[in-house]
Amino acid sequence: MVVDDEPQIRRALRTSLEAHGYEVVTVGTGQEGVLGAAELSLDLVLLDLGLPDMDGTDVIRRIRAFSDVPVIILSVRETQLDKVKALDAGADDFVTKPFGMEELLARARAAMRRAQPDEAAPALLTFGALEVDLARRLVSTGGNPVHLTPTEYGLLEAFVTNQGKLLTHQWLLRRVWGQGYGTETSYLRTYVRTLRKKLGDDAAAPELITTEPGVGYRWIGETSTAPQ
Amino acid sequence: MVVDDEPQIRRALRTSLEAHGYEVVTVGTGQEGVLGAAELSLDLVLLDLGLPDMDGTDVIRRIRAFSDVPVIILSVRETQLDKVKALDAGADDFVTKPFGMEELLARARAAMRRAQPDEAAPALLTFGALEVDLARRLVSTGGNPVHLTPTEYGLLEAFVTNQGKLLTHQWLLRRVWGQGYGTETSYLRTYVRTLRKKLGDDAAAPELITTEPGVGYRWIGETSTAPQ
DNA sequence: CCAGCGCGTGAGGGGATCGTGAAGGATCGG
DNA sequence: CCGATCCTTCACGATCCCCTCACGCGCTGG
Repeated sequence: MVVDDEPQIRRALRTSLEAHGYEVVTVGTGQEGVLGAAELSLDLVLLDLGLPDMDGTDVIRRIRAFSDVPVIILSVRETQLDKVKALDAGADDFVTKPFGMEELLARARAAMRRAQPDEAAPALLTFGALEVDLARRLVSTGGNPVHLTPTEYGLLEAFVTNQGKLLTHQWLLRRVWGQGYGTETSYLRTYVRTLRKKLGDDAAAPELITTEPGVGYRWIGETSTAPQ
Repeated sequence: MVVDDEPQIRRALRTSLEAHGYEVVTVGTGQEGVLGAAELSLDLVLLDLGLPDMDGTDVIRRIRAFSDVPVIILSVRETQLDKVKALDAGADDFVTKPFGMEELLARARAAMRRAQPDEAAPALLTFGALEVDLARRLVSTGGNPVHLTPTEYGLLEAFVTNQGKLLTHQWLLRRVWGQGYGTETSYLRTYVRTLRKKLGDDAAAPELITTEPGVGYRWIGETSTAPQ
């Protein structure tokens, strides 16, 4: 899948890739890219960092929330900081425009060779009446949509992508709020509270999020057999 | 492992890598590099393509004959053909000198992160009906989850990761409570008691934790199903 | 036989942590 | 400029956990 907003680049990549025997899908926005990664069975994503609708590293992070598909970044930017941020967000490789087609193909082969047999983590998780669509960032209980703020959703994503694991206060704060945090347990209290309230869970008899006093929290929801 | 024939580059890489907490081995020839990859337990190889004794792509191929360790190429050459050959020989990434240290570190993190799934060992220990999942920090007997306080879990972890060994009072107190402790045997009495109670063990006829009078305690539980 | 010591058992207090409710700011769009 | 939304902060009971103390028992050596 090629994600780029410039039609002529999409066309050029499609031509070259198809000439080498690959099947190609092209999209023009980050949103479509995330959905494509969720719904299609991809072997590789070529992602332009300079998309108009959303930041490139955010696209990577959203894809990485549910998929391990290899992602190679295409970018005109050259600064080290961009590369570091993209790679740390979960990208596999970084190619600077203008690039040689042979090099891109070689890096693509290397990335796909490394990719293990498709682990096909479903982008739609179901816990009883609760549904979490990691690709669209949509949450619903019993069919009714649940509105979550960005922080609330970030916390929920951290939980459902680490089912069963004990997540310490520090780990959660760093993951949701950023590297500089780690001691603000009051944030967790408030946001876990609103999450439990919005998802219909009870702190006294939890079915989704349990409290591990003095340590952190744990997602105990069992994934129901998801309908296709 | 850094493989480069120029001593000043070896030194510079060693300094930067060690400053970021990595343990570094440096060698100066391709021959030593192949031997190092075979004999050492490496997390990453940084390989200069311009070695005097053998061609860089041959080094990669020989390493790939027996190892999947991530290999990042460092090279002054810029031609596409070199990159393509190195990547197709099995390299994971390619960085052109002069390179930024931050970018190299980010690519190194990305390469090692991808290699992670191999070592995802399910740290699940089983002792009869007792199950201890060290990764998820989850304990259960007969399928029923057992809730442990942080101190109780710390003590259990100290026991099951040192099966069969005689653990003295002082050793246990230092490990679970911290460096400043060593004489508070009453702590141990209380917590060993609650552990035995929660795990269904009997002090008079122990099957998990035995008391070594005057010295300490010992975990005698036998791992049921071999985890390998 | 008995005194002393270490260990197991049970219960309880003090303090840290958590859930709850609410309110003050920051940001954004209209 | 104003309203809405969201993030942050605070206070106050309730809960949980760590530590302490007292007591009884078994072992051991005198």
